[in-house]
Amino acid sequence: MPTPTLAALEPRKTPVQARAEATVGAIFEATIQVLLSHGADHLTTTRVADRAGVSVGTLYQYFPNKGSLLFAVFEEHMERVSGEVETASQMAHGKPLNEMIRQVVEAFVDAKMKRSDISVALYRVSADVGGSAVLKRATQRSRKAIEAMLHTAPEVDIQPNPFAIDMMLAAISGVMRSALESGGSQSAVRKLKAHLVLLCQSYMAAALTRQP
Amino acid sequence: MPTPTLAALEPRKTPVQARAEATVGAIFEATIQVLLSHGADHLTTTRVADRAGVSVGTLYQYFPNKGSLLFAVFEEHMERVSGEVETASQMAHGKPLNEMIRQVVEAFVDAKMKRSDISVALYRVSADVGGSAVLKRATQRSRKAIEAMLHTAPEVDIQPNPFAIDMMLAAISGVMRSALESGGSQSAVRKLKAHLVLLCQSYMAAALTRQP
DNA sequence: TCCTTAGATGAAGGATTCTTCAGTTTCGCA
DNA sequence: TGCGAAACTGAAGAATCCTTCATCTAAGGA
Repeated sequence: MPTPTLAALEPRKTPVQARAEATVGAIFEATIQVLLSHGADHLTTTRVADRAGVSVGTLYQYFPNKGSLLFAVFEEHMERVSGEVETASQMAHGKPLNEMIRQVVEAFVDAKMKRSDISVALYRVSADVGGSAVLKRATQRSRKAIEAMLHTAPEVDIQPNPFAIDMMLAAISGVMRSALESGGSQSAVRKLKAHLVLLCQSYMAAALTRQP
Repeated sequence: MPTPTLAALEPRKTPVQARAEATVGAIFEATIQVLLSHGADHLTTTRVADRAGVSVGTLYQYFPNKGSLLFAVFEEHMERVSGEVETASQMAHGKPLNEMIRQVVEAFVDAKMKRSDISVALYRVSADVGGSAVLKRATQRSRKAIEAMLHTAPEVDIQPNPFAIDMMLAAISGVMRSALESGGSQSAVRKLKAHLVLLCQSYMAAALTRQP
């Protein structure tokens, strides 16, 4: 079960003409649509091409294989989520610790929920592709943003701890995944969000305080 | 992407003779071995049969399809983990809250780590099979055991909350998954275990206390 | 010992899917 | 307008894999 090499996942050709750009965009969107309508394991390159209104050959002109296509979609999704967490972290600079945590956690939950359907579809994908590398990058980006944020906390006795931040992120992701995969309702998500905030606040208070 | 019906996942024939029992056992073990050596998406019924030292036909005599085979393996794994959590919960009856949590969390982590290789292999499987049903059952079993345990806590002002317990379980699973999939070392797991205990203790203290 | 049933075999059918490439069409610039 | 490069096409090759079934062997009671 070798992890796909990086080279095998990189795009094959970069679009230079406008119509090529449109084609790649259509393929991208079609991938998500097929993912949603047929599921990860009935996703076919032919089906994606059909949906995108191009031929399979065209698809293979930009993506060397099926994996690279899924990789690209997954990467974009993760990038978006960690981007929104980053933004929220920056906007919470200087606020009280509990407020910081609340904003970051809510940003994370909202980012995932914005396209919860895609999130669910991509859980299946991330395993088949070299998803762990993307995941690691996204986590790192979030962690750094949160760490920087924590340094601006008004509380005097707290000491940012990268390990604890990673733990928190893993916990949030895990809870969200569990909730999304079991198809929680809208109100369920609201309640979940509140408790997730509570969980992170209490853990952070315990983990970041100097000399416990 | 219809969820496989229950009928399609049930064993086809129950062994009555001793040699048949041995055959099923060998197939079971071979499935795990192939899972570990080839990964979930290069697992082939033929390969499993070869490894088990039987022919494919024999395999199909007991499992109606590939899915039912994986389902059985996944189910057994989850059953074992939730079983160990249950046992730990029962043994912690009457102890102080923080001690309860510690024992349960450590039992969970240890259960997963005992065969961490299998755990990792099965993450891939659970999606392809009707894994969510199994997962739900396992979670429910753990939740009930923990709930019963919490009722025996000496602290007067705590009030068991099923929702909070589910949250905690999801958080633990999520953190473990993240750690296992990124292949944490032995010492990393120790540190992780300690922080997971801290996380659960602080969350539970916050979530279970009456009128916060 | 004989016979019925359980258990085992594995080649072959049938289906699906990834990927290529020789040929055609479109674009954009000189 | 003409031409070279970019983009697109889609039938077909090649590989993989699931599942069946006609046939054979082993077991164990009468």
